[in-house]
Amino acid sequence: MPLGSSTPPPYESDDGGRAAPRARTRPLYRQVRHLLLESLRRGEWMPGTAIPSETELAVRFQVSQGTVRKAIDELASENLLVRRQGKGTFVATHQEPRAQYRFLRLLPDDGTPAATSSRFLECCPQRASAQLADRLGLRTGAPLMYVRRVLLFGDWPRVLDDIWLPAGPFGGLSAERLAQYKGPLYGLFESEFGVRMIRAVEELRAVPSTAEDSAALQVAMGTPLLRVDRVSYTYGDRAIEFRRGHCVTNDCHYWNRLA
Amino acid sequence: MPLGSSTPPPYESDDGGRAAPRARTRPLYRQVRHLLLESLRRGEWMPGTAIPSETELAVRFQVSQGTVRKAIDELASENLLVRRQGKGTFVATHQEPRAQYRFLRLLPDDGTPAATSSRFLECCPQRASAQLADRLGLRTGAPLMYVRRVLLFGDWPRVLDDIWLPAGPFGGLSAERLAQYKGPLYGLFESEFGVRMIRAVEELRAVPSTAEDSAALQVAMGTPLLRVDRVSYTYGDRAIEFRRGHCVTNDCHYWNRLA
DNA sequence: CAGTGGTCTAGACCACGTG
DNA sequence: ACGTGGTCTAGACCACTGC
Repeated sequence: MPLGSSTPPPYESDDGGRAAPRARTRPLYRQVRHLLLESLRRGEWMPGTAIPSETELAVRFQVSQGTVRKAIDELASENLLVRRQGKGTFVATHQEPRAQYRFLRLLPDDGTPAATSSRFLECCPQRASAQLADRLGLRTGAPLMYVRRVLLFGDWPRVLDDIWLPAGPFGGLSAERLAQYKGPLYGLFESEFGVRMIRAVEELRAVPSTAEDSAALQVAMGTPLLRVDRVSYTYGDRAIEFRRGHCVTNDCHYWNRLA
Repeated sequence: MPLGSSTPPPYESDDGGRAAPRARTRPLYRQVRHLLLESLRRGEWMPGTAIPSETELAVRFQVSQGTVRKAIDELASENLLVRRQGKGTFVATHQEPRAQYRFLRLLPDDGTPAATSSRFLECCPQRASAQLADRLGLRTGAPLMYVRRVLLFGDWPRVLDDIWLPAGPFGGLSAERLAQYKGPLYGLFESEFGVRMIRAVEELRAVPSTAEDSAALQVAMGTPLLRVDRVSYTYGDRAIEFRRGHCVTNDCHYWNRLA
């Protein structure tokens, strides 16, 4: 049954309450976008794999290809999907080198980044303080996993990260799995725990180095450090990580583009 | 004459070199986008005013309305144009409050920003050092205007900005005009000097407060400050400003969204 | 009511990747 | 040769704005 000029849109049809001033129906492509997001959230398509073609999706949702296209356009512009001409549309993944530097904004001053590596100092269960619970959208005392690591540029320690994760999805985390895994942490979250990080909000400050910072980063006490607080989210605005990084910025910097 | 299926695209036509492997023609909507950018750069439409309607532009460029639409979509997503349903498409301006906080990323910790104000300390000609020249894409020794100001949140000084501008467009700048102007600096650049800032790149570091910083910001010497280096650009990737800010981050923070 | 941008459709052809 | 996404067109109708 063809839709279009003479038939009403297939979703969120008109009736229901008679004269009730119903909420205006969202555009079709927004509804399609929502359905795609639901499928992503449910894990119907795994990171790195192709989703159905535009024509297939058009049939499934009973809309035109152009409408599916517009929905996918939005998701691609948010880096949730990746289009590849001639091949298909793929679920974005933290495994591709392409996605690496979207969330690693600290760069050496001299151009290209040296090889980065992690050294994990700690990994243990913890209870959420009121502040942590607030940031993660949990109750005070909720079970968390706590991780401490140092990030090195070449051989030099440059970031000391304290990371808190909800124990729900991340209960199985251990020092061994962390040490064993190569690649970015978000890649591990995605492939080992089925939690895909899609966006984050950061707050930056300059703070003096504490004794702990100084020991881990090999700088004098009181040295100004860049403190980066980050809350990461997965599908549906669900917080999945709070991270506090202390960064040495003598030979590197945090870069940002404003547009 | 209708274009489309049986006729070649109107721009960048096919011929020229016979079998020469000509550079592949850019998509039509990209060419339209380029033409629109040229008109913006030339000042054909001033900030805050409406550009011609999509149908008008389609006639002017001899393409379909959909193609114009796609070009405008891109420029709108880059915040160069602003669509307003029922009214038209407008050239973005730094005057609207909407654009204010795109380039002011330092916020008080307690939610909404108090009234910000500027106090100008200096405004004088200067010659470009090698480093400044490099950042601004000028020759060493090129004439610049130098401005120093303090930005206050409520009554408290929070940012000390050193700003360098090419004397070409900004030769007429003076302490009086700065003091007299109300609103964001980029608004002044746009309305008084015809230079519209459209994007910027920043590098952030933590540094100890110097004597000068401390005097202007009323903090102890050595206090960690957030140093923000910014190069701003106008149409055509032309640098129009280098700015170095030193920010107190005890009761405020630099925020950023990663996606 | 006329004009603007916003949505939706349908169909053609192109460019790319794979078999 | 085939299927994918990418471009381009044409035309319909909707939603908002302002006269």
